[in-house]
Amino acid sequence: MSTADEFRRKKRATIIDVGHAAGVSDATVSRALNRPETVSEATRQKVQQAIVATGYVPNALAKAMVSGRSQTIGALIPTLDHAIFSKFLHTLESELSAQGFNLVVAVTNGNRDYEVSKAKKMLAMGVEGLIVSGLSHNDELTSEARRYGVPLVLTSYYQPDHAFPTIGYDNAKASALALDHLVAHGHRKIAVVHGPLVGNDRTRSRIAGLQEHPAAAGLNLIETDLSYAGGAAAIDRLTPGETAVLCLSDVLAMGALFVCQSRGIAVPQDLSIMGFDDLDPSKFVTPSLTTLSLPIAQMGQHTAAAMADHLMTGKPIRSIELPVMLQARASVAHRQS
Amino acid sequence: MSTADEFRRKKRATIIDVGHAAGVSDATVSRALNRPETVSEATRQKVQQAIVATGYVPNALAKAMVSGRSQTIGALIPTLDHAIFSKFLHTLESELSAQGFNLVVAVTNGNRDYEVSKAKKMLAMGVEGLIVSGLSHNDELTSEARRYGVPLVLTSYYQPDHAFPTIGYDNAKASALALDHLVAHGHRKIAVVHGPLVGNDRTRSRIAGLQEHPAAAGLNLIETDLSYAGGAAAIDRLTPGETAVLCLSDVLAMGALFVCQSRGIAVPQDLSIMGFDDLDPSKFVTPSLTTLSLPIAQMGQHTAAAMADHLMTGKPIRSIELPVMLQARASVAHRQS
DNA sequence: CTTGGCAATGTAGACGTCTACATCACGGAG
DNA sequence: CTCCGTGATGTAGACGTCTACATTGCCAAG
Repeated sequence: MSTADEFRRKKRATIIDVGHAAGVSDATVSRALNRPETVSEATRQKVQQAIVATGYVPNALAKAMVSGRSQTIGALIPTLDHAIFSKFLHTLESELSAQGFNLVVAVTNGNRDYEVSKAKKMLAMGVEGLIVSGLSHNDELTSEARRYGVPLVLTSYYQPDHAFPTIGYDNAKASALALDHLVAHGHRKIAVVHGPLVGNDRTRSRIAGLQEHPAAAGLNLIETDLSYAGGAAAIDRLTPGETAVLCLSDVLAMGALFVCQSRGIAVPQDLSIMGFDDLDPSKFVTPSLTTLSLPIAQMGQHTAAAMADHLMTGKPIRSIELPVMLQARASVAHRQS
Repeated sequence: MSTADEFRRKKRATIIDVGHAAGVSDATVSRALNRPETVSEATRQKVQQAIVATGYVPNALAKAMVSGRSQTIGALIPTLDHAIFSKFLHTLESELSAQGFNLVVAVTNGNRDYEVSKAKKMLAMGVEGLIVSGLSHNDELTSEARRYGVPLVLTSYYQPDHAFPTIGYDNAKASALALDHLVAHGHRKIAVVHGPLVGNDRTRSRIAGLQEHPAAAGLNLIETDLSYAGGAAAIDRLTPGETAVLCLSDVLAMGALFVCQSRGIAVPQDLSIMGFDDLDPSKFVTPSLTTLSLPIAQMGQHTAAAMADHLMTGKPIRSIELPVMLQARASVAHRQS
C-alpha cells in the first residue's frame, strides 16, 4: 500500500461519530442536516456542536449513491484551445456552480467515438446531466443518455425540432446575415474561408446557410486549418476578382488580416475581410474587424440555468434561440472598383 | 416526484443481477471484472455473457465509495476566459483522461475564499487530487488537502522549497529574461504594463523579478486591466523618453500594438513592444511580437502525468521547472535615438 | 486411504448516508 | 383515567460494490 493509500484511508468523522458525540442516532443527525424542521431545537444545537467538535464533513459520494443525486453535470467540449469554447465553459461553470452543481469536463477533439466513451464514464460516475456541442453525435450518445434517464442538452446550435433541447444560435441564419452584409456593400465575388468540415457541424451548417443564399453563386469556398496560419494561407488561394473574404471564424479572419498588413494589402480598401465569432481582440485590431457576435456567454448562462432548473424542479428543458448580432466595424467597406 | 426523478430511479442492472443471470454470486462477478485471473475460464465467459445480456454497467459511485478511489481530479482555475489557462486545462484534461481520470473544474476568478469553498466541495465529492494555480492560497486550502490526505499541486510556478510540489516556470527569472532582452537592445527607460496585482501572484512575482534586475531603476510600472483595452489604454500613460514597453501578458502587448497601429506609432521604430505568454496570434501580428514563450502545454502534460503517476504508484510528486523561452521577433528593435 | 494445499466460489459484512417504519413520551379530549 | 394523535427519535434496512474470511471439492503426496 502506498503512502497515498494510507492517507486516503485515514478515518474521517462520519455521521455516526457525530451522533455519538451528540448522544443521538445517525438518523437524527441526518435529519438535523437535511430537514432541520423535523428536529427539536435542543437536538439541533447539540448536533451542531458535535459537528464542529468532530470536524465532520458529509461524504458527498455516499449521499449521491443513496439519493441518486450527484449534483454533478458533465460537459463534452470539442476543444478548450479556442476562445469560443473556453468562454462558454467559463460561464457554464460559473452559473452551474452558483446553482450548487459541480462540473466535470472532457475535451473530445471532435471525435465522436471518444465523446461517447467519455460520456459513458461520466454517466457511470453519476452525472445528472450532459451538455454537448453541436448536433451530430454518435447515436450511442443519445441512447445512453436515455438509458440513464439523464437530460442531454445540445449547444452552439438552435434547432427546435430536434429530439433533444438545443440552446444556441442559428448558424445558417448567422452566415446568411454575414453574407447579406457583404452583398449590401456591393461585393459579388466573395471567398469563404472555413475550417475543417469533418466533425464540425457548425461549420457545415454555416456553409449550408451561405449556399441557400441568393448570392451563393459568387462564392469560392476555401477550406483551411482553423488557425491564424490557416487564415493567412487562405489569402494565397483567393481567385482574381474577389473583393471580400468571409471567414467563418475570427481566428481565420485575423490570420488573413495580419498577413494583409504585413504584405501591404490595404483592408478594407483593397480587400474587405469579415469574421465570425467576435472574439475579444477583434474590435482592437486595425482595422477593427467586422464580424458576427455570437452569444457565447449567454449560451453558457442559459444552458446552465436550464439544466439546473430542470434538475431542481423537473421542468422540461426548452430549446432557446440566442440572437446573433452583426458587428459592423472597419474591415468591410463598399466595393471600390 | 418529477419526471427526471422517475427516470433516475429507473432500475439499472446491478452486479447482483449479473450474478443471478450467470448463476454465480455477486462476489464472483466482481472478481471476474476486477481480477479475472482469480476466476475460472468457464465462469468468466458466463459472466461476460450475463453482462451483455443484462446491459450491466458498473456503478462508479458505489465503487468509489467502497474503494475510496473516485478516479477524479479537481482543478481550480482562475479563469477560462484567457488562453493561457484554457490551453493549460485542455492539455491537463487530455492527459488525465488518457490516464483514466476524470476532471472536475471550477473557475475561481482569483477569489481565494471561493477557491476554498469549491475545493471543499470537490473533496467532499471524493476527488483524489487537487490542482491549483499559483502559490498564494487561503491556508484552509492546504489544511483541507492535508486533512483529506489528497495531493495538491501548484502550477504556473516553480518554487522547489515550497511545502507542496510546484510544476511550472520561474516567473521572476522569466521577466528578468525579458528585461535582459530589452536592455540588450539599448533600452533604458522602459514602461512595464501589467494586470491587477490583487489575487495574482504570478504578476507580482514577475514584477519582483524586474525589481531585482540591474536595470530596475529605469522602469515605470503601469497597472491596468488585463485586457486588450487595458493594453491600449496603457499607451496613453507612457512617460516621455520611454523607448520600450514590456507587457507582462501578450493580451496587453497586443492591445498596445493595435493602438499603435491605428495611431501611426511605428513599432518597433518609434516604440518597441514586448509581450509575455506567446499566445497563438502573437507571431502573426504585424510586426510579429517579441515575447516569452511559456511552457503551458508541457505544464498541463507534466501536471497530469505527475498526478496520475502518484495516484497509481504512490511515488511522490516532484516539483518540475519548465523552461521559458525568449521568442525574439519583430516588435523589439534597437533603440533608435 | 488420509491429509494438506490450492483453486474456485460463496457469505457476510463494510463503505457513509438516507428514509420508511416503529417506538416512545406527552398532552389534550372524552 | 384512558385513549389517541402528534412530535421527536431510534431501528433497520437499502443504495451497489468490494473483500476478508469461510467453505467446498479436488488432487497429489505420504
